[in-house]
Amino acid sequence: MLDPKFLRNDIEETAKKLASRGFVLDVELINQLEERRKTLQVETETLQSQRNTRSKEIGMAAKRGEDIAPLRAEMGKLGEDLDAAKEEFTALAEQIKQASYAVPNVPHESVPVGNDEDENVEISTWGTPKEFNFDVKDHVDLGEALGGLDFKSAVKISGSRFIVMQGQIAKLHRALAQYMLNLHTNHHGYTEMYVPLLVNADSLYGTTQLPKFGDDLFNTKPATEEGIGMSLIPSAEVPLTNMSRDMIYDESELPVRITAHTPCFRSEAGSYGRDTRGLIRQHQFDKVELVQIVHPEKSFEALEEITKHAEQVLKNLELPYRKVVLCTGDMGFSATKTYDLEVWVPAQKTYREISSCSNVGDFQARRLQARFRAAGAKKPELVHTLNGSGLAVGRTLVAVLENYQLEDGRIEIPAVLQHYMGGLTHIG
RNA sequence: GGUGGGGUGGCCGAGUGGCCGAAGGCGCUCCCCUGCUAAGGGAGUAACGGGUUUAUAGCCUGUUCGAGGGUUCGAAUCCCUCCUCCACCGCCA
Repeated sequence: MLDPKFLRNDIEETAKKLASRGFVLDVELINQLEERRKTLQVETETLQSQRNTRSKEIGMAAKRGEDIAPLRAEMGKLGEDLDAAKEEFTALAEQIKQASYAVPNVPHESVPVGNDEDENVEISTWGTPKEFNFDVKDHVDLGEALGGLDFKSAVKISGSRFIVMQGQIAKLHRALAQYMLNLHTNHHGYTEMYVPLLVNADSLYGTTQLPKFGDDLFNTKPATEEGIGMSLIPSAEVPLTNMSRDMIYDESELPVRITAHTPCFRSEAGSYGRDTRGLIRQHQFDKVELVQIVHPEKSFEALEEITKHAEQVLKNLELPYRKVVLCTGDMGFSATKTYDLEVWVPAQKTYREISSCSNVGDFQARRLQARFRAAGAKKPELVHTLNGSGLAVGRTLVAVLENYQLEDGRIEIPAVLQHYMGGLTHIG
């Protein structure tokens, strides 16, 4: 969530920034609620203060052995007034809280203004899409022909948007995840984590999946009711970032760099008909996630870095890709700035998202109460959090199958993966 | 699943209805003393929110002793529910 002060002291400016990402802030309403909140809170706290004072007096009178009964009687009215004020205040505070939960993060000034994905700006491209002198097949045809992708079984077992992989392709999928994890832990300074795949509602609030995006989650029970039910993670971002919940780091502990390879589960509500063919959009997919917890002054530096770490995977796999910066209108709810990496998908003759790297600023940290104490400082400050996919494993498999296909339907194995495949150079 | 015992400030640990936001210790900060990286003495040291303010300074004030609810003029202290940790037993991948 945003700093409440933005909504109190600088609401016009904040509204302007939010408008750039297509969010209409109801300035009128918020000002009105805030006005009421202020008077009501002062009123309530004054009554509270009176009650505290009077109660202490009663306590002292009792100690002196005086008769308390009349003093007590006086408290009746005060108590009623206080209860009434409290009740109204609590309701109002809840209303303001809910309203503020709905407000997305403010885009960084370097983010291009635009309405939707068509206005994202390409930063760079790497590699050249290979010229095939035969008709390319897509990964579905390739995978099925090789007996490695089994959509039929997946439908039987679970439904659409699931996959069964088999044999060398299952192994290649595993090799990709292993390779990524090794790269990030051995060369990029991340610590490997094994984390829960089911998380509680507090965690989902912490990373802002709740309360707005509950529909995207698979829940074991309603996750919005506190304390009951858990949800399957939509990304390892949730468990990894929630590691820092209620933490006060020593400045010297920053940055925290952690990574995990996990399955991710998404309901894909609202994407009916999109990418129905193949592995691009699944209810369950694997991802290697990168998370950094950093000093607030270093988060944009860290965004460049985390993106480079993700890019390195594509470079080492020799997969052509491009890097775009998302425009204000296409950014996720919690991001201040996001780079997407898009890998070349030959059968679609286009670049498709394979990684998304975001600087979330203090937006999650505020809900998480994730802080650090600067050396010598008395007050802790909010950290900044970042997350990036490094990479989505299922989509990487798609890219490898399609980019490395041969005319006879076999798949060449990228050089860096061959020893993960027992020295195998081809599948098929 | 059963029985028993816990969850208090950065950490350890007192506190069973009224100056307790919380003794004491450790750690940390500052000062003093001390002729040799030891020891001693003194002072300070929670977070979050609101109001006021140029102010993240001060002042006023509220909340917080695992979470939520209740009893009471008043709750860290009593009652209820939940979460969680530890020990032993049972079961088990």
